[in-house]
This record gives sequence, structure tokens and C-alpha cells, in this order.
Amino acid sequence: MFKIGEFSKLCRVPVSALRYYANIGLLEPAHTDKFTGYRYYLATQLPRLNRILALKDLGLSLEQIIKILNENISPDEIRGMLRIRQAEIQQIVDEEQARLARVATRLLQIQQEGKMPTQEVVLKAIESQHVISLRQIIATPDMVGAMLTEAFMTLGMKGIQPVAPPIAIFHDQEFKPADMDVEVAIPVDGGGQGDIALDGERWLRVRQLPAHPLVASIIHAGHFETIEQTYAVIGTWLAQNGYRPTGASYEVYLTAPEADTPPVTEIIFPIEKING
Amino acid sequence: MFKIGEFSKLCRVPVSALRYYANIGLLEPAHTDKFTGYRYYLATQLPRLNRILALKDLGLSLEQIIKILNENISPDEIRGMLRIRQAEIQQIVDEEQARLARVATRLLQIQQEGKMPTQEVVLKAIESQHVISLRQIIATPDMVGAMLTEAFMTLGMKGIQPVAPPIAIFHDQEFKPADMDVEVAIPVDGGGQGDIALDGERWLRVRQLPAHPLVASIIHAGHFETIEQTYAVIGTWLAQNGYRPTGASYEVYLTAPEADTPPVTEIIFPIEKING
DNA sequence: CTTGACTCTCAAGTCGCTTGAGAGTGTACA
DNA sequence: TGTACACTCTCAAGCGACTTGAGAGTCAAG
Repeated sequence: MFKIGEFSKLCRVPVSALRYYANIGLLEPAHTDKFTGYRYYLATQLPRLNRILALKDLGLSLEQIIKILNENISPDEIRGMLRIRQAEIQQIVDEEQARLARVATRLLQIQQEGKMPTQEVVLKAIESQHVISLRQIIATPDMVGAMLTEAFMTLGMKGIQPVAPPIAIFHDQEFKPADMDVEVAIPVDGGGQGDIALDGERWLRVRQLPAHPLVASIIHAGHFETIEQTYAVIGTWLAQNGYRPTGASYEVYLTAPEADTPPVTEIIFPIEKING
Repeated sequence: MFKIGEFSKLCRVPVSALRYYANIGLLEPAHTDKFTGYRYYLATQLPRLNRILALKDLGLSLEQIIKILNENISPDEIRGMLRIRQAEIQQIVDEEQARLARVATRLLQIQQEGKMPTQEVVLKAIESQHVISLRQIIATPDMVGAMLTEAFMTLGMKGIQPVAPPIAIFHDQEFKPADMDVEVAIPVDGGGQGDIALDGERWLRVRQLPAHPLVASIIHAGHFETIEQTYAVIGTWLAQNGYRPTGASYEVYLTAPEADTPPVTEIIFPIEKING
């Protein structure tokens, strides 16, 4: 008969943990004094405790361990549990390794630039969106504004409300300062909506923007004249972190145009990992 | 000016999280209505939020992020933080990979044996211990009991109390059924204690058992006649999991000898990882 | 009979949120 | 103008596997 402190020394498990295990019914002491409440353990309880520690070591929750030890579960069920754990652990390993790479990159950046970069690139996924879009070749980039205005006004006349900020998609393979192939897209409700004619040849088309499982995003807060700097930041980031763009890049215009405050724009690149 | 739900859609962060960030002072809304309490955000707050997400992605705590963003911290300090994180993440990766290997081994075992093994091997570290020990070549293994009795009686006469269960250390390189080189060691308090003569030639020596950073341990609950089975279990386990013994093995006798209950013994192997 | 080491229970804290209850607010439509 | 309904608010509790601490009781030695 060991008191809890002695038993704790034997098995190298803190007293507080033993008490916790007793409370949740994972490892009851062999005997509990009815008057003092003192817990008394036997050495024969060590095998059970060791099974507990071993299962815990595999990453199972205490609840699962109680199940495995108290009810007797079929090997198949245990195999199922372990296989789920296996997948989970693999995912953790992958995630943490990616995180490690990001931290290393960040350290390198700080070392090279002597300070913490203030513009942040964020990875995320983008879901498919229902939009009304207008695609055109335009002579200069600042005509995007005119396209948006035209699209917005036409929707306004039809009584259609946007459900998210407008987007411009740049379809050219390489960067062009002129004759850009641009599509402006305004997210709308999924309801039954048809294409809308603008003039003799041009149409506002209803379509579904594709989902992108992985995109890199960065916010540019400031005038469009300086947006190239932010493109440079994201480009550098992609190169340093081993990603490659996989399709047309987006700009999302998060603020309505106002005279007194600079616009906020989100730049989005669909990407994939190199050698992934 | 976005309401919290709109801002949440923009940045793809749940409303509940945004409220939480506001509460802990990580990202205050640009404006809070004094009467209704409604939070209003600006698109210009997105860069800060993105910085938050990026730092969180590196695994920093929100508290650290508040520090980095609100006070302006020197690049050196940030480098320090990141390097600590780097080490932590590396450790997580290593641990999880080891865990993955253990889970895989376990799955294999279940497949081979058709059931969950009930004897568990546990890895742990053992600290250095102050002991009084007696080392001898003995003809048969069951003489260990006699050595222990002799040592205990001698300590008893000197009024010295053991502080933990007695240990036997098997110093032979290979297993020998006879003429074993065995040391019995009884942990005692660290106080100033000298060697004790037993008879003409033999001594109880005071010494410090070395610490072992990594040992494999298994509990054998039952008579000594069946202890070889448990040795086989731990041996198989070491082979399957890629470990190699690095020194003399121990047995710890967790129960005092009693006639009616079988003894409980812990078997301990100092080990190291192969190819580690 | 005291001292000091040990034990007990119960509550709260850890982290980064999420969930839920209960109440108030904003806006579109009949 | 009423009303539905989506949205927002605050505050409290919950997650998991314990740890920490307060306050009270117990045990063994001297």
C-alpha cells in the first residue's frame, strides 16, 4: 500500500495528475480511506498506469483511453482509432514543418533588411463565387475604374445588389503596361440572373469564378501609383518561400472610391508549392 | 465603415475571433458606437489584421503579437523570439515523428497478434540517485534476494532508512545463467554516509548511480519464474522501434516480498536510438 | 504535544477561441 | 406603421489535461 506521494515517485507521475486520473475514473486507487479520503495504491496498479502512459504517448485522449481500458474494445476499433491518429499526426508534422520553413524565412528577412517587414503575405483558400463580369482589352490600367463604374451602374439600373467588393482579374500571362486583358467581376447573389447587354457588342456575363485551394494575399493600403511596390513584396515572398503562381492574379477593391482617403486593395495570386 | 460581419467576410476571420481580438486589445475597431456598442472597422485595418494572422501563423502567442505590434520592439528581440519558436517547432516535429513511428509499430503489432498488447513499454529519463550498494558475482540469480536481505539488515542496524525501492543492476555484457555480476543498490538520503564493512572482504559502498537520459521501462507483475517473458517483450519492442541498449539493465523491486501476493518488478534498460 | 511533511477538497487558471442565452438594433417589406 | 428577420451586443461557460493555490485536516517522528 503506497500513499499517493510514494506511488507518484514510483511511477514518476505528478500527484496532481494521479488525483486527476482518479477523479475522471481512469485510475482509481486500490483503496480510499473512508474517513480521511486518503488514496492508497498498490504496485499491481503500475501495469495499468503504464498502459495509460503508453496510450497517451500515442496521442490518444484520456477519454479514449478510458474506453479502451474499461470496456473491452475490438482490435478493429482500436485499429480504426490509431489510423485516425496516424493521419492527424502526419498532418501536424507537415504543418509544423511548413511553419518551421516560414519562421526560417522570416529570420532571414530580418537579418537581410535589419528590421521586421511590415507588409504581410497571407496564405488562404478562396471559394467559388457567383459574379457578374465584364471582360475587355484596355489600353491603360486606369481604365479598370471606368469598367467598374459601367458595370456598377448597369447593375444599379437592374436593381441588383453586390454582395462583396468588386474584383479585377488580370488574364494576361505576362505583365503588359498596355492592351491588358482585364475582367472586372462583381459578386452577386446566386439567384437566377441572365447576361445583360451593354451596347451592340459587349455583355455583362453571369459566371462562377473558380475556387482556388491556395492563394497568396497581401493588402495594399495606398494609392494605385505605389501598388507596384506591393507586387514586388509578394513576388519576392513567393520566390523566397518556394511558390509559383498558377493563374490569373486578382485585385479586390476593398474600399469605395473616395476623394479624401486612399483606397485599400487586396492583391491575390493563386499559387502552388514548387516541388510539392 | 464595415460592420463586424462584413469585415469578417472581408478578412475571413470569424466574428467571434474579431470580438475576442478587440477584447484583448489586439485589434480594436476603428470606431465603436457609444450607444449601441456596435463595432465598426475600416479597410485600412486589414494590413494590421494580416500582420496578426501572419505572426500567428509562425506560432507566436497573441500576447507576443500584441507586444510586437503595440510596443515597437527591436529586431534583435524579435529575432530572439523567432529563434525560440524555431527550436520549439523543431522539437514538436521530432516528437510527432517519433509518435508517428510508435503508432505505426502499434498498428503492426495489432495486425500481427490480432489483439492489443497488454504489456506496455514506457520511455522516460532517470535521474542520478544516491545509493548504498553491494556488488558481487553470484552463482544463481535467486541469490539476489539474499544480497538484498543482507544489505537491508545491515542498513537497519545502522538506523539508515531507504528512500525508494531497492534496485538490482546486472553488469554482465551478455546474459549469463550463472556467475552473474550483480549489484544491489538501495537508494538512501544524500546525507554524509560512509562505506560499511560487512565481513573481512566485502563492503557496502556509498555511491551515486548515474543518470540516464533515456531508458525503456516495463512492469512485470508476477513471479520471477515468468520474468523472462517480460524481458522478451521489451527486447522485441526495442528491436521493432529501433533502439539499442547502452548499458547495464536494472530491476526495481517495487513490492516488499510477501507470501500471498506476487511481486511487482520494473525492468529498466538504458537505451539509445539507432541511427539517431 | 508539537512540528513539519504530507494529504484532502474545491475553485480557478492555462490558451484561443467557440457556443449559447438573453437582450437590443437595423432594415426591408407588407 | 408594424413586424419579421438578420444582425449585433454582453456575459458566462466550455474545451483538454492538467497545474496552482487556499484552507483545512492527517500522519509519524521526536
